[in-house]
Amino acid sequence: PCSLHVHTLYTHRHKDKHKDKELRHKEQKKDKEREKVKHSNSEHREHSDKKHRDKDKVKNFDGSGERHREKQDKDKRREEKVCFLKIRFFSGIVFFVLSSVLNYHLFHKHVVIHLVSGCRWEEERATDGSKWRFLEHKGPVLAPPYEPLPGHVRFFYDGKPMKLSAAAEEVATFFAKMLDHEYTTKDIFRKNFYKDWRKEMTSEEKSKITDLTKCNFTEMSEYFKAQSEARKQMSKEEKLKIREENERILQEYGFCVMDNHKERIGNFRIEPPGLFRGRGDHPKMGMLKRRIRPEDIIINCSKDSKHPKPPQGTRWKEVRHDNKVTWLVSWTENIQGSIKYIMLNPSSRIKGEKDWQKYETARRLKKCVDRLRAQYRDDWKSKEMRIRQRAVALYFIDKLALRAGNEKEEGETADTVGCCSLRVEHIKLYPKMDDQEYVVEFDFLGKDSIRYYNKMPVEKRVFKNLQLFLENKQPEDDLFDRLNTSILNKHLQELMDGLTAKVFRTYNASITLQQQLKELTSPEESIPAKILSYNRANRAVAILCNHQRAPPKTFEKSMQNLQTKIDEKQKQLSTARKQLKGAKTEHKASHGDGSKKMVEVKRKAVQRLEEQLMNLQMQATDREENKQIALGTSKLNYLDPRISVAWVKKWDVPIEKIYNKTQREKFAWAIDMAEEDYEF
DNA sequence: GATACGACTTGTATTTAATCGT
DNA sequence: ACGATTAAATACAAGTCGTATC
Repeated sequence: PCSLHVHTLYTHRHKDKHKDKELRHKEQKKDKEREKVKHSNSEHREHSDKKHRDKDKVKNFDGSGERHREKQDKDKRREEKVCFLKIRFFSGIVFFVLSSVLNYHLFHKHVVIHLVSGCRWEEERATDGSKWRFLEHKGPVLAPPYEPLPGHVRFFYDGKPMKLSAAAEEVATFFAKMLDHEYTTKDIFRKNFYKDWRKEMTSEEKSKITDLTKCNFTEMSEYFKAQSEARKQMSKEEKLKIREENERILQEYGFCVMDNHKERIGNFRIEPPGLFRGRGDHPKMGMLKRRIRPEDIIINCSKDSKHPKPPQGTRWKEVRHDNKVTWLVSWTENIQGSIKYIMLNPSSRIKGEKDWQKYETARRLKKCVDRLRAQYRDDWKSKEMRIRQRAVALYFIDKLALRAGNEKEEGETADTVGCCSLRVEHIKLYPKMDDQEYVVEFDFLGKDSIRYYNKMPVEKRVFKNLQLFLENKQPEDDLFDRLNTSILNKHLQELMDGLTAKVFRTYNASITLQQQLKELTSPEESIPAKILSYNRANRAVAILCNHQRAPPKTFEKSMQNLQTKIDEKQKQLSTARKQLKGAKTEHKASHGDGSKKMVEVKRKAVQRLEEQLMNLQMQATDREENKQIALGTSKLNYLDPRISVAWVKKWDVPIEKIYNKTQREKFAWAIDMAEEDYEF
């Protein structure tokens, strides 16, 4: 079904190509000019430093249009509009109240500048690559300290109770808490856990505990289960108290001040210690994720801000003032040695702007995608192997929305691949399959070890190339041995400013949504039917991007529940219809006012029931079609929200039906910006 | 050009809160 | 008001991509 869908989704492209033929000519001319200008520019700044390049990049995005004179006017107008909208957007965010008089004055000064000169502070921020001018926050919330188990909860070794030291006990509880999880049955998980657990034991414990299978954690596990049960059974007052405490922490630590605005922080809690749960066949699953202390934490904030205080008797690893980055707090995690960050919520200015920028890049790709496609098709014939590989890979990325596929260190992570890291064993070639020719079968594990399976008929030239790439190779050899993401992205960068492999995913997702919405929405259908159409368009994208989910455990049951509801409605409807008929015949006989009213009442009842039945059926279809497909990821990360906003405005669908509260906050910029006629 | 690192986006799983039917 | 579902929020793992370093 996947390949079918993808195929139908992509048929429109051929149509478009004809339409765009003349346009393409123009585009090519423009691009040539652009390249000339770019070339001379690059000569000019041969010795210019990185800062200069950053400057240009930002300017391009902002649409100041220095390079394209013909576009200057249009861009200027857009820029003005954008600035205006930005003011609206950001003034929509709750202004915070500054306590100190000095800050109060500063604040007003900025607002005045802001209003008088449009988004001047924006430009300031953008030109030197800095992300903010002022940043103040309270630092992270540390994980609560370990609370030793009460005396009656025992750990047994080899059938005998054994008191563990605090350190060893804590790690044991991590395992106990996961006892019901499949993880604890996996060999690697157990091995890694045991190895790290031993490191926490006293020498006495080490000599005594020699075999994990002799360890009995059940009493601990039962205790935690009882605890969580008790939490559920708590009285209202107690629950309220906890909620209030959480709210207080949120108010204190959940917000920061960035450039005159109070912004919500995304994750202000430091990850607590526990056992690492990798996805898929992860070689490090079960390892101990150690507790993060203040001494491990780097704070990032303004020099002139009130620095967050470390807990009494401790100190931060470092306090730095780097406004070239957006994070507030960072620490190094001990499993992969990678850095983790505390950053702002998606509703923040800094994230919203970046998101917007992402879709603008995708829209620029839209303008030149035909040229690009023509180019990679041409490259299939290249004399050079590396160019052919590059072209076929790009074709896959474009057509199948595959990820770039960086190389990963072997043995450090689960064995997953993307386009550039595909291996011979991941594809099969079928010169003929059923009634199709030149079919490629993909079967590999992608991000998060989610399986990608698809059969796609390709053009003869691609097929021949693939045969060539496979020659004299072992199954575990790279399919594209002359290619990696760095080479590919460098090439893409030359084709279009800011273009990388992932832009294709954004572009294809958004353009598909727009096209599907156009195709599926019919003007006369009801609101619920329109929502079904929207979800179907969204689904088309999710299928394209391979956003699968395991069918919910209670799926069948909830489907049945819905069906019984539908049956009930149907019964109600048929009785209501009978009553209407009866009322009608009665009215025919009597022609009285009372009977006439009765007919109306019954008619209304039938109408209402019909509507309710329709809605239920719509819901059922939606749910059934959504069984194995997750819409969230594409909605949040790939679909230009302005397409949805425009659609909602065009058909008078309440926006709450498409975006929940959080999503509306994240997409506030788009909701403010897009009108009914927005075109991606 | 290989490699490591840092910053940031994308993605699924789990936990918590809201909603629904009784 | 209550328990069961369902949706939203959170947690954190796993990608992408640019840059520094050798």
